[in-house]
Amino acid sequence: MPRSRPRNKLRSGCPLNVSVEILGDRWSLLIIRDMMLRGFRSYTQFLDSYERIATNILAHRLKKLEHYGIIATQEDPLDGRKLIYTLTEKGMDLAPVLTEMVLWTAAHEEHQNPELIRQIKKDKQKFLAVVRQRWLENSSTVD
Amino acid sequence: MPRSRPRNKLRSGCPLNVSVEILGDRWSLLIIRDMMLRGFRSYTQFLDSYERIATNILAHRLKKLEHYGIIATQEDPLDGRKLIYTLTEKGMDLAPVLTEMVLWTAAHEEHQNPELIRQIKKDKQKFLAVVRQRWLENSSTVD
DNA sequence: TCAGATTACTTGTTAATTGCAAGTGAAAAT
DNA sequence: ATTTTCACTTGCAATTAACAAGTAATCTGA
Repeated sequence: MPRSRPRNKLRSGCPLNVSVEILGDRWSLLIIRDMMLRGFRSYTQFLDSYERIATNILAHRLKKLEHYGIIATQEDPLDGRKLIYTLTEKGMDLAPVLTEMVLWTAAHEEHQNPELIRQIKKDKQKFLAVVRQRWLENSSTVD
Repeated sequence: MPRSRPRNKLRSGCPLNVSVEILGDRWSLLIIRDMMLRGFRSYTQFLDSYERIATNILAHRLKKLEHYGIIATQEDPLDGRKLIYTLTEKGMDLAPVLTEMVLWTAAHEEHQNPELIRQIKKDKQKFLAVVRQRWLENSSTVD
């Protein structure tokens, strides 16, 4: 569904390059991980995540991800200070990418979270289905 | 096979973070793409690739990728000036990651190379097998 | 054989991005 | 009414990327 958005100068239209230009930095995928796997939805949750992103960079990344339609922002009806960030369908569709990256690390690098890897290895499709189902349940009104 | 390499300070041991720290920049995956899908093996080929990486950055990335065991370097027996860069098994194992990134772009962004996407969509496993087979045939003595 | 080309870089220098610390304004809690 | 929380912004230093030019080793063609 490549809707025609007259985007700024990409280095190339190669589909791999396009995703690299959108996601290829040190933080974007971690924010998406926090939303997808840990259910994070607020600015402070992202700030408090283990890798300690700087606040200005978090603000920039959230804007970029929203610009690309990967996340959506809504006000918290219960607290006027809060914003709720959620993954869109497009963001959720990154689950296979994250999953393959995790599997690659598991096979070739030192890492933690063996439980996550066990779960993915046991049944990848089921893992993806469970993650998507959780997202569906928690994001009644998105996009 | 996470062999114990006493690596420098990672932000975290989360398997996604580990891969992001290794691959999360604007060039590494494009170099790997050029090797995996286009059969590039030399410095000048990478330099001449469409996205136009700067020469100092290419040099740095090649060193980094070699450091992580993703690529291997050997001298060209036919030309003393040339070095031949090849993907290791570990590098080849990134094929599913690249593939999922391509599919994500195909589904959600404007892009080019519909033939590649058609091929992947038709039979993902076969595509991966073909890519790996080509690599096996062309990298008789690697690692 | 030797001038010129090629290959894989390095070395500046400038521009852009990242990271850190502190601050801000609106809303909520006490 | 004051303090705290929340989602940021601003300023500045440090790191990284990009651009341009140069270099040493090797090869190629007259």
